[in-house]
Amino acid sequence: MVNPNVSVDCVVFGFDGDGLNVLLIEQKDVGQRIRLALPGDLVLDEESLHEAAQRVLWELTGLEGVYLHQCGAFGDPNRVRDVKDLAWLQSYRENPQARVITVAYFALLKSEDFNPHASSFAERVFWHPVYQVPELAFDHNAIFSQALRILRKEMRHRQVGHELLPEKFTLSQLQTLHEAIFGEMLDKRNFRKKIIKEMWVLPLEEKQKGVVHKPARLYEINANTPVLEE
Amino acid sequence: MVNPNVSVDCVVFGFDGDGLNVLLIEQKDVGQRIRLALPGDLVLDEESLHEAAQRVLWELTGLEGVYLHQCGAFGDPNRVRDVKDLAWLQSYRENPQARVITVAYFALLKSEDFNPHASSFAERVFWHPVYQVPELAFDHNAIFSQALRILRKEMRHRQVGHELLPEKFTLSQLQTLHEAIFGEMLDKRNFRKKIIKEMWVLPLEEKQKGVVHKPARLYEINANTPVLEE
DNA sequence: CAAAGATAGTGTATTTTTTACACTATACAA
DNA sequence: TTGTATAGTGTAAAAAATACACTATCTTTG
Repeated sequence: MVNPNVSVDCVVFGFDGDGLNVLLIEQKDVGQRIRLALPGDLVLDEESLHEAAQRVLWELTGLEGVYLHQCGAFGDPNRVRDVKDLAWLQSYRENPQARVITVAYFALLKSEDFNPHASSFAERVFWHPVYQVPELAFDHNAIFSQALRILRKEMRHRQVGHELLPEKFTLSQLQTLHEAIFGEMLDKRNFRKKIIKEMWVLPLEEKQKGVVHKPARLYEINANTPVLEE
Repeated sequence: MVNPNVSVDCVVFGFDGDGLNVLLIEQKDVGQRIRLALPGDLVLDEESLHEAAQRVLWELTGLEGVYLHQCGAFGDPNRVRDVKDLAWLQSYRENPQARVITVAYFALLKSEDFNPHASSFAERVFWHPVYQVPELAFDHNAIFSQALRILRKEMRHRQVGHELLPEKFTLSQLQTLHEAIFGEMLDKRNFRKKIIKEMWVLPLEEKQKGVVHKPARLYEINANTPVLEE
């Protein structure tokens, strides 16, 4: 039923309107040590890797159809043999010795869609800023870094990332999102020029409400953006 | 010793000075049907995925230290259940029913380094032009397409691909290589301008010999090219 | 040894893209 | 009415990409 050799791990990015966060889970380790990890699970016999990742996210958040992007397979035999991980493996895995190859995915979530709560998965689930991610189980730090690198790469070429925003958003929110992902400030005028020219968004006849300053126009994602090669 | 659930498959690109080729293997199927496939193998317990791919290439070509780049994990449960593949699986795999997830790599070879010959691997090993690749076993056509897409992507950003050329080469050879990989013609002057500006190559004090026209200057790869982000 | 054949090698003008930069407009609150 | 906070806008300069055609040099052949 469960394949003992193959797992998926998910790097779930969330955006709270300000900074970019990643979803971490806390597992109670034997001896009360705190163990942080990315959500992941062994793959079932009759599901594809993509489906396995969807399932992990569903079990974790209750959300379906989350945007997912594969970002690498990690298969060093030693990735599940670090001393820091032995106790946990022995407590929770049927076959603690098994060689496990993991396929990593990153997922994008609107923060508004998910307020972390404990699940079947873990003692605790919480958002953590992508800067200064703490030490994680197994090779999850390497997986996280690669996911962020690939997210940035995708972002440069496609209008990916709107999955992190509400349906209607202002250009300033979009800019803040880009700044959070790239970790650098962008010029307002140049940013808008580019977004408009590439037709990533469409203006709505609607404005922001309940703000204490000039309300900004709202936009929505243009589902028909021409897909750039590469 | 062998992990029954995880394999690696290699898309080996070779360049013969003219067109881009991929290495295919021909397996004698039961009933004399011809089966074409990418070289690949199940992963051993004590080797990493990368090492497994290196081993496959070594068994196939005798070459060590070949440039390899991971280009995706393929794990649909049905990828090893197509009727066209059943007979072969039953003849050659200890456990023909096993769910096999494969991790794909692409490799780059100088044609001069490898003249295909049969190996332990297959009845026959041969170069095939990357255009109009025939029907392959399992999901190998999808793996091939993805590998080519990712090779092109890499090529646009890094000075990858010189692994396909001899150590000393002319700018025209380099241009022909780029044209073969992208499948489109490039402007000679603009191509040279760009290559020189980005310092991908260094000029040598040496010229081509034995050609029936003005001999071209030879160049070598600049190992110290600044690595672009992304 | 002259001419033909073949590819090497080179520069400039035009267009497009990217970058840098600062002020006015509008809504709400006090 | 004024203050405060963010929205929204244009232009000039620099850099990068594109289009384009002729001369140079080597070998072979007549």
